[in-house]
Amino acid sequence: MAKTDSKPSEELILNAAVKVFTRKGYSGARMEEIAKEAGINRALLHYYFRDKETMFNIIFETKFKEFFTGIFGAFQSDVPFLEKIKSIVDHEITVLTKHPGLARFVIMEIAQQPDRLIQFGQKLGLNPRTMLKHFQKEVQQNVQQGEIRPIDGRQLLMNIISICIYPFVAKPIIKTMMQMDENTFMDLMEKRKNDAYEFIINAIRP
Amino acid sequence: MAKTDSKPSEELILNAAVKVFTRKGYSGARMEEIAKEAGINRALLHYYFRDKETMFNIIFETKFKEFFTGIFGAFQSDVPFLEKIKSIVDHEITVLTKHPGLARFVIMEIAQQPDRLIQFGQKLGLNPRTMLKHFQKEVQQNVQQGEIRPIDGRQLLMNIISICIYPFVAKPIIKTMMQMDENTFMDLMEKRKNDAYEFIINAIRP
DNA sequence: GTCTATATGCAGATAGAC
DNA sequence: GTCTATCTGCATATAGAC
Repeated sequence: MAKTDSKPSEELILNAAVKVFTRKGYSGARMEEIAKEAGINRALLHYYFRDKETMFNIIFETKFKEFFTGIFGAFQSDVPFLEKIKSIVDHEITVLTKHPGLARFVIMEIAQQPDRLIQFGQKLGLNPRTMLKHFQKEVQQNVQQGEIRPIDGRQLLMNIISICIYPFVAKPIIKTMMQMDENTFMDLMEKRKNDAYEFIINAIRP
Repeated sequence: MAKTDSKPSEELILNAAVKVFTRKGYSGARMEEIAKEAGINRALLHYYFRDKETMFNIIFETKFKEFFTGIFGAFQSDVPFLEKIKSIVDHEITVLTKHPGLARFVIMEIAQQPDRLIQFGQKLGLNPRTMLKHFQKEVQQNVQQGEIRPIDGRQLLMNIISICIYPFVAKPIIKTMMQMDENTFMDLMEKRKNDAYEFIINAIRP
């Protein structure tokens, strides 16, 4: 459903397209459904955006950015290590709670076409190499200073990311299995900001 | 690519279909591609399996089973708590290392149509309610006995599952970002069987 | 800008020869 | 069983009226 009256705009159409693309993915999305969701005609989609692929790319770039820039920022911020972890966890869960389907969408479309990661990553100036190196060095330092237990930086990185992101990727499964409604799930994620952080801290503190 | 000679069989075709469906998902998969992958003709697919949906359902059920039954088994086995965690982690990572794309496929197709979880879950006699209750009780007991720190069972469950599964779901992203080839990734997952286990244990041990 | 009508192409499915 | 040829329908895209 959409609106009943008046002027569609690029903005309105894009919002509709976001909903459909993030729910169905590129191949599952239908122009007809986007049009209906926006309350307009199929032809109008082509008037505003040349074709499906163009539309998709615009949306994907936005979502890609939403998904990655925050993490990169949090990782590169210049605060004490444990504090940094706190802010990464907090930021990730906050973002994903607000944007249901974001993580799943980005991950799936990259899996379909991995070169998009390079392509859009460069376009946004993201540099995973630097980020990873930096993180690993930081881990090493903190290990040497006895702040945290010895651990492989890559594994720690994967653990943090996994704990934050997976529940949203598998949200339909988790909700069903744990018999939660939307609000219960949201509450659980809200609590998770602390629970996940403490879990990680306990895991790495000597 | 496929084979150059001789008798296709249901088996051969199904293997081809698995590859294509798990890579592309239902909506992205093309009968033509499956046929090519199997080295046969499109019409023959329809001879063996009525239509695309029939084919998909057969494959999905298999993959669903592969994905879930192992976990459920591991969770319900009757061994000490920490040992159980060890076997869950070990089992999950082993399975997913062997079946690239399994987790992503199952999660994505359930996200597309969440009722498949109920539908196929019942068909296989899985009972998430019981499993979850059992796990939570176990957590509670271990907390009371001072074996592990106080923790919300649902969060712990999500943490364990996340840590095991997410790296495979996001494999294309992780491989690219960490600049790993297939073998390096496999090695890292092999090591992860222990690393992940220790991480979890450290997180929950008092 | 927004619509209706239409063109084009492709994917799923069937008919029928061998 | 396995193929070629063909039908059908749907999804994307365009033309053109208003």
